[in-house]
Amino acid sequence: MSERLVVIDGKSVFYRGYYAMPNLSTKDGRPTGGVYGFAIMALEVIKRLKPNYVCVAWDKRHTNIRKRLELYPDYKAGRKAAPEDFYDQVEILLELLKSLDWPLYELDDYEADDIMATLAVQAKEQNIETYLVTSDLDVLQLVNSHTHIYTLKKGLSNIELFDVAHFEEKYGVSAHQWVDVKALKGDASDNIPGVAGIGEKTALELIAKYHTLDGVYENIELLKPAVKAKLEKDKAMAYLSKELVTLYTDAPLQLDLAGTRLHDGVAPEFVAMLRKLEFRNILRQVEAQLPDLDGKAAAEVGTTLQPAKEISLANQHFIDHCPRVVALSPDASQLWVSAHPGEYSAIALRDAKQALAGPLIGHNLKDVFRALLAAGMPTSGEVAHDTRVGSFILNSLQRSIDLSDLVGQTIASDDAPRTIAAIWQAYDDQQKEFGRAPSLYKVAHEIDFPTIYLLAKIEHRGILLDSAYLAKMSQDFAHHIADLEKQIYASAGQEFNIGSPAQLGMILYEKLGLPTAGVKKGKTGYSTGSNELDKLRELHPIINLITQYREYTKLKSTYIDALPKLVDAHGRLHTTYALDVASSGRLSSHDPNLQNIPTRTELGQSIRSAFLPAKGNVFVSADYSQFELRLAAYMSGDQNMIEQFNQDVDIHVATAAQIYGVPISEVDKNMRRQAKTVNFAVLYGMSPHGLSAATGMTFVEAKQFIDKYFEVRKPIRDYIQKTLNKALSEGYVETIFGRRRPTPDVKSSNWVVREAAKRAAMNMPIQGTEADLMKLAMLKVEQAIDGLGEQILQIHDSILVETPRENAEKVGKILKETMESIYPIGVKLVADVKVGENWGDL
DNA sequence: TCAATCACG
DNA sequence: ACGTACGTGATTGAG
Repeated sequence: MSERLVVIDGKSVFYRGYYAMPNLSTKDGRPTGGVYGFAIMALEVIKRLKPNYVCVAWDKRHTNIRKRLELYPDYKAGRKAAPEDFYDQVEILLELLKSLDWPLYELDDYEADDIMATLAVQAKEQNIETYLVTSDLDVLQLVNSHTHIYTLKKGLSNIELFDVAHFEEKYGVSAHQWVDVKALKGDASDNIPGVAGIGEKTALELIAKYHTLDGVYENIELLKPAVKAKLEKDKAMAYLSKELVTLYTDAPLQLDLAGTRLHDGVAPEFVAMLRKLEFRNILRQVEAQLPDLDGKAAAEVGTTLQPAKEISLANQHFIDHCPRVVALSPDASQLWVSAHPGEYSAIALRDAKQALAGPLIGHNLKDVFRALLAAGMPTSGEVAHDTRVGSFILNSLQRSIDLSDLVGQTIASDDAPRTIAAIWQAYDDQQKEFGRAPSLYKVAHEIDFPTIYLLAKIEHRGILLDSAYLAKMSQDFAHHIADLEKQIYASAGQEFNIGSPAQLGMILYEKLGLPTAGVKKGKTGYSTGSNELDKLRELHPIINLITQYREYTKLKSTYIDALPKLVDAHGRLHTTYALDVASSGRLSSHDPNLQNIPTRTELGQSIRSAFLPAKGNVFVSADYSQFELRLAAYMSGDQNMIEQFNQDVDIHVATAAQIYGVPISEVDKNMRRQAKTVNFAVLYGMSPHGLSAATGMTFVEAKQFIDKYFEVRKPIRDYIQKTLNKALSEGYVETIFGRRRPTPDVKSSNWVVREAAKRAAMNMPIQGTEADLMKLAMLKVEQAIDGLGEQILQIHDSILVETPRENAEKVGKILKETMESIYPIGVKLVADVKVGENWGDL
């Protein structure tokens, strides 16, 4: 097994932290955000990769880009100078590195990229694996069998690992072709021009097809005239750009293995530095890991994954009803199945029949099931364990976890031996964790795991879309939009890009002189969001036109024009549901998102009419009424509210009557509206400020209104307080089934972060319980309708079923009964059922 | 790639 | 004094 070298792009990682933690400083006011970011990252990388060698590549100020400047005087032009407190912090960082005894490589005339490139080449010659840590994507050109890249995206925890397979999977070209791609697309941050008008997408297509920059120009006659013209115009720039982005691998330096070897244990100097910098969090972690980093460190380095061996299917001992691991090859043509850790077989999808009879273990089994369904293969759909969903249930703040994250080392998705081994190991780890958290075990096995196959079926079924209807609608919208455009230009006295908030802001607040008092200000200027426009509505006729323009263009681009492009050969749309995204436990839907199809306006509603049942079928929908408020009543034990629900009183009217102290008959529309807003505000962690923003009340009025509300609904207030106390003392909040959301940020020293975390904590048990009950309802509905109809969509509190017309009534009844009795909580649950010829009917 | 905007519950 | 509603995903303009 080869040894591992980690090279950190010091300044790049530092910058990431600097901007992620802008306000961090020591007691005496020395800024430390960048150092903190670096320290967090560095420790994370050590923990994950357990390298044998670590060093830092450093960009020397001013002197390092001479070579490229000779080629192109504008290289890196337009970069802002580093902020004032930057260099002070760099001093501190260098001190920290010294305390770790991590060597720094820096050179005149060479950028950190070049240094990393050179070190990686030298390491490879000695059969050492290199991991480059940076936020600069230029180094992706270096990816090879021995060189991997950790890139840091936004924030500090968003890491993407590139190896050969992942790079090719993501970009569709080889890593060494990256320079050709960049030659075409350029790089704004380094002021590398590339070819004007060619972006990443076109650049990747061209290079995938013609392999190199030369290849593209040799075949230039074959290209579309527009592309060809752009390429011809900037040919010189393209070749120059290629030269600029190509890294030097021959920098005059020598990788010093002895000097970079990572020491065992934690240096006292390092601990002292952490103390001095007041990094208490890191200090705690380091101290907690002391035994780990200490004596056991050497042993841990050896405990990397043992890849499974491929054996023939016939030789595997499959035991009936015994879980076994299964994974899907990246191209979805093959399954890798394994009955025991250490061995696996690769089989074609169509041969999966016998091998997959029982409950399965896997990472993202929903994709496995979808592949089986697409191939027409039978499956029980039983999930013994899904390591992706499992990991999310164990910590719902981590989203979309890949296998590499779970086992702490790189797993390429085309690497069957390691994929299998990683799933076994992650399974093993999670079994232990679930053993310590029985309520989470129950959530996994009784709610989320059974839901996986159901979602695979729903995704597989899809929903029929009337593309012709939308095409017609698109034309109508185009005319109407053109019309609105003309009116807006006339009203403004000039043409401009209405879709650009910056330009629109100029027109409204400068040219037309509309008042900016009370209008929200963003980073880029005064807001032109619909809330702000509402305040200006009476002042100028242009506002209404803009609002209309916004509605039409939004609907057209997001739905009317986008959806028909996504249908399959049968005209059906297939969304993908994620079980591991929303930290409350809700599902999310994407590609396309079918959980945000318009309904609130008449125009929007008409889009829903494009969703059809197949011939001879109808849609049956069932929506929980006031689901979250009913749950709030139950969870807080508010008897008064529970009774109101159980007596079928309009809850907003009842709330208004109590707040205003009038009989129900005297509640007018406006009172009801205010009460409704406050009822919802409760679920979101209401504040006077938020309520006043939403209702137009003044801050003081809003505060008084809230006070009255809590007088009427004392149990709700107590429940919120109880939930917050739990978040603070236990470090998590949970649903009635024990699904958890960790709440680390309720202790944040940053007011904004802390308050946001509190609101999220208050909201999660209710939103999460709603999600739990919906999943249970869907599972039960699937059993109960037993082939009479098919579930097609889930939208948080509603289910859409497609069924033959003659079954509609029966299915409606089943839906209503199942949903209303899904889990008796003492508050009446009500599901409203409707039948329609299309989704818009409902 | 990010911020702004807006679609849904 | 601080200055936000909870949870998502898609599109657009602009740097």
